[in-house]
Amino acid sequence: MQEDRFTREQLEDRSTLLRRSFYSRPAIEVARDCLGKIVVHGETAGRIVEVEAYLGIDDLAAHASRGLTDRTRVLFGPPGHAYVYFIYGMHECLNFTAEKTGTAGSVLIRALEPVCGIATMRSRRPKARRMEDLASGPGKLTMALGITRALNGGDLVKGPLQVRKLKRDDEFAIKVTPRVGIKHCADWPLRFLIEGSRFVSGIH
DNA sequence: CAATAGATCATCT
DNA sequence: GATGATCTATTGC
Repeated sequence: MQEDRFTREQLEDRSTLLRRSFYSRPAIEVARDCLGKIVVHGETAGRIVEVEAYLGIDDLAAHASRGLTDRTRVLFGPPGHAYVYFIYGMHECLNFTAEKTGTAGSVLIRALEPVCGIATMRSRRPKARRMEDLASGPGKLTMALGITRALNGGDLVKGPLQVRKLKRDDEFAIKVTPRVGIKHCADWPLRFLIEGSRFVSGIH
């Protein structure tokens, strides 16, 4: 079985938890800065290698473009919360809310590099044969980390789902492309990924 | 390799 | 009643 790349102690250091101010900025900035950060849920954790920014009501590809509804309430709420939605009758997708309260804007987490609890991730994703396939897509990573709609609206600064930075240096180049799988605003350059990572979704 | 179909349901028209 | 911020297996070069 594969050895985990980081220990629990490295991920539980108090100084590494991202604060509210990290999220309380324009969604594009938050998206770029999410690359290289660590999503932690229970015993599993993964390094963010691919994200997309979704903007406010002017971004027709964003759920928030429909205005305030039952589903989008979290998007218009305070920053630093989890927006988890169900899609295609099959999958759940994880977002972080950004911007100030009242303004929609979020970051879709599209791919993780597994760093902790890899055995658990494998058991949750029995169809994934290679490490690279464990969390290399929005639906895959929620399954690998055990993230469901029960976490929708949860506080990332306090709750069971957390986002952390690493203490050591983590240098990488950022690649920018259009977003994947959308019809509207299909040419907006709002997808960010770590160049050269083997853990990103689809085609680099 | 690339293209496509099937799975399956919350949300909004 | 149609659609969708997807994944997987299968088919066809």
